[in-house]
Amino acid sequence: MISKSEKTTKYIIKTVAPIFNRKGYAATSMSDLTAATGLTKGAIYGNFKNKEELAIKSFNFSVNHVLKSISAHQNKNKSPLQKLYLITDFYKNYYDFSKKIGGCPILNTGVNSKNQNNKLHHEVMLIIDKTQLNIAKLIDHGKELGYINKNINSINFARRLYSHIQGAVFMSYVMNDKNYLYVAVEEMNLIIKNELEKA
Amino acid sequence: MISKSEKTTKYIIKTVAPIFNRKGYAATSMSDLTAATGLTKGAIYGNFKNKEELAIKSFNFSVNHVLKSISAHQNKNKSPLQKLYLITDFYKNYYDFSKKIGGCPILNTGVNSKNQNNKLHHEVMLIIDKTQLNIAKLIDHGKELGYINKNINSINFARRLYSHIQGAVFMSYVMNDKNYLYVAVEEMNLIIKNELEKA
DNA sequence: AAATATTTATACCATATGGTATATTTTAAA
DNA sequence: TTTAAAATATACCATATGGTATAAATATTT
Repeated sequence: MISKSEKTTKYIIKTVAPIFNRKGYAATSMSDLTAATGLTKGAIYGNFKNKEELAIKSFNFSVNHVLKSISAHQNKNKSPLQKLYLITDFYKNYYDFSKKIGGCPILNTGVNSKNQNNKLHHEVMLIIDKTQLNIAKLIDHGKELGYINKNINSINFARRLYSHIQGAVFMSYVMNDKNYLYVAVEEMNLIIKNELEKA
Repeated sequence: MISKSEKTTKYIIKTVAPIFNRKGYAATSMSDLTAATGLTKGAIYGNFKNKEELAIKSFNFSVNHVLKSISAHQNKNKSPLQKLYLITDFYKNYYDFSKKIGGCPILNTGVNSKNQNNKLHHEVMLIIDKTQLNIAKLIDHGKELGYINKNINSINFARRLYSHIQGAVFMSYVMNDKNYLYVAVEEMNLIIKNELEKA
C-alpha cells in the first residue's frame, strides 16, 4: 500500500525538479517551491529534511529521467555499435527534450554546484563517471562481438564523446541554437565510424 | 586626471568579478561584495546603479581578461594558421587560468543567466558571437594567404571549434580534471590539420 | 585656507529568507 | 465509528536581502 506522504513526496520532487534545474540551488527559494506545488512549507518540510535534501532528490529525479530516456532510445537496437549511434542520435533532439525539464541537469547543476554545494557537486560527478563507464562498457561489448576496433581505449573514447556532446549541449542552450547539437552529432558519428568501426 | 571614484569603481569591479563568476548573479549578495571589497554599501551604490549593473560590468571585466590573454598568446606568431593553433594551445592551461578568476565566465555566466537574467544572458551571447566571428576571420585570412583550404566554411568551423573547446572547459571544471582539455586540444589540432591545412 | 563638490559610511527601510513549533486536518487502524 | 497516527497548514522565529536617505568625511576647486 502506497502511503499518502509517498505520493506527495513524489509529487513535490516531480514538480520542483525543473525549478531547481533552471534556477539552481541558491536561486531557488522555498516560496518558489510552495507556489509551484500549491503546498505549504509545513507539507514540504514534513516530507524533506531541508532544502538541500529536496534539491539533491530533484537533481537525481531529473538525471534519471534523462538516463532512462536514453536507455529507452537505445533499446531500438541490440548491437553495441548501433547503441552508440543511438546515443548520439538521442542528442539531436536534446534541445527540446531538456527544455521541458528546465535544461540539462548535468550542465546546469554541474556549473551551479561547483564551489557552491559539495553534496550536489558530488552527485553530478558520480553521474558523469557512471555514464562514461556505461559508454565504455558498450564499447567493450562491441569489441567482444568483433564490431569495434580493439586498439582504441574504451574509457578515453567515452570521455571524448561525452565531452564533445556536452559542449554542444552548452552551446545550443546558451545560444538558443539546436544546430550546435546537429553538427556535433554528425561529427561524433563520423568519429565513431572512422575510429571505432572495424574496416 | 583620474578621479577617486574612477579608481574605486575599477577596484570594485576587479575585486568583485571573480565572486560573481563563481557564485552567479542571484547567489552573490551585497554583503559578499562589501566583505570582499572592504567598502560599505554606500560606496558601492555610489558607483553603481544597482547589483545588476555591477554584475554586467564584472562579467565584461572577466571576459575581457580572457580575450586579452588569448590575444596576447596569439601574438607569438603572425600566421593565421599558427594563430589558430595558439588558440587551442591557450586552452591547455585554461583550467588553472580560469581557476584564478572564479572559472570560465562564458560557461558560468552562460548557464547561470539563461532564463534568469536577460541582460547578462544577452552579454554572453554577444561575446560568443563575437569570438566565433573572430575565429572565422582568422580562417578567412588564412584562406587569402593560401594556407587554408578554401572549401571549408569559416564560420561553421569556428562554431565547431568553440563548441568542442567549451565542452572540455565544462568537463574539466566539473570533474576537476585538466585531461579533458588536453585531449580536446589534441583532437582540435588534428582536425585543423586534416580539414583546414592545405596539403 | 575656505568653500564646494564628490565620495563614502551609517542607519534605516520593507520585504524575503530558510526553518520550526504547534495547531489543525486528514488518513489509516482498531 | 471511534481512536491513534500521520500529514499538512498556520503563525512565527531570527536573520539576511537589495536598496535608500542622510550624515560624515574626503577631494577638489577657487
